[in-house]
Amino acid sequence: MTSLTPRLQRLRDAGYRITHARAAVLKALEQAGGHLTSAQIVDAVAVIDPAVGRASVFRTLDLLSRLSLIRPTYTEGSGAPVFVLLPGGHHHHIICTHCGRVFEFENCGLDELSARLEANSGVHIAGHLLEFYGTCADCTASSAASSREARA
Amino acid sequence: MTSLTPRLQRLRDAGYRITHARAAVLKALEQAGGHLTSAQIVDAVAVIDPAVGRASVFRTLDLLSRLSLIRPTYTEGSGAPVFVLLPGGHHHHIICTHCGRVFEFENCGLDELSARLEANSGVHIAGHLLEFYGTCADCTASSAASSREARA
DNA sequence: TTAGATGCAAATAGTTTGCATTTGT
DNA sequence: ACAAATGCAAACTATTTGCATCTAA
Repeated sequence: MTSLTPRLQRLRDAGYRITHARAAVLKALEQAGGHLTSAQIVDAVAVIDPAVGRASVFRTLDLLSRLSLIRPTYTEGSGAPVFVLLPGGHHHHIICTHCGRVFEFENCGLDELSARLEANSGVHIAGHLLEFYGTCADCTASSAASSREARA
Repeated sequence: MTSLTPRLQRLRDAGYRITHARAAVLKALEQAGGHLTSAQIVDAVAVIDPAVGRASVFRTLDLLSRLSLIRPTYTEGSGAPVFVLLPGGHHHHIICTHCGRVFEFENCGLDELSARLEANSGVHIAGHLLEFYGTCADCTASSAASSREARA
């Protein structure tokens, strides 16, 4: 009974219990390869385990976000956020502003810049946020034909 | 009367009219150095121009996002998105998480990284967002005495 | 056993929409 | 002049909360 998925393992390692609600949310996301809105997740969870309530789905999404297991991002049309599964580790993102897909990379090489800025500005720097945004290959391909002018 | 700010200029260039509502939202964001929630923007706009309605603020935020003048991002707690002004020219921010002061700097030196990532990920990178967070000199000084323990 | 989590449903944000009126160009 | 935008307020979502109950460890 030790065959916990890596993500569930991380949940436990962080000191949280492994519950039906949490397992269901994670399963829903993993089945879909991440990239679902909260509404889609609620639906998927309802299928996986009808006993799980909406509130718990949101509580879980919040928890998973705090643990950096998933990440909410905005795509086009500032409606609802899309939750993306993160592979894990510490890293930065490249976000496709069309489909919301998230790519990751390590090695931002900002330590040096950080040190320099700290010296120049007098600000004691505690962290940073770095995100690149653009259009991924798939979206570039699929929108090339019709996006002559994308009249919203 | 051609002294339009760069961002307003981009609005017009994209074929949109320059209205009070739009100017106010942009002004609110620029005054604050970006990095405001929709609620904060609504408040700030109410001060700048009380005649502007909430709906227009949201419509404008949506428009500015589509034009990549701003970008909604999630930082902590999946509550509401924070709208960040995207570097129009090419400057970035250092934000003091205590007093909220915003420092700017040029030369992020990310062009090279950007090119490398573009090649590796296949994402056509349109821009990036870089922000450092920390405590500015003033706050470090004033909080040194009392911040023995900062119970989050 | 027992604190951590949950489900429910009600309470709250947060955002969008319809439409008559105003406004930028 | 005239289509584009707006303001208003109501309609809608989406998300959060309180609390008794349940359950993972």
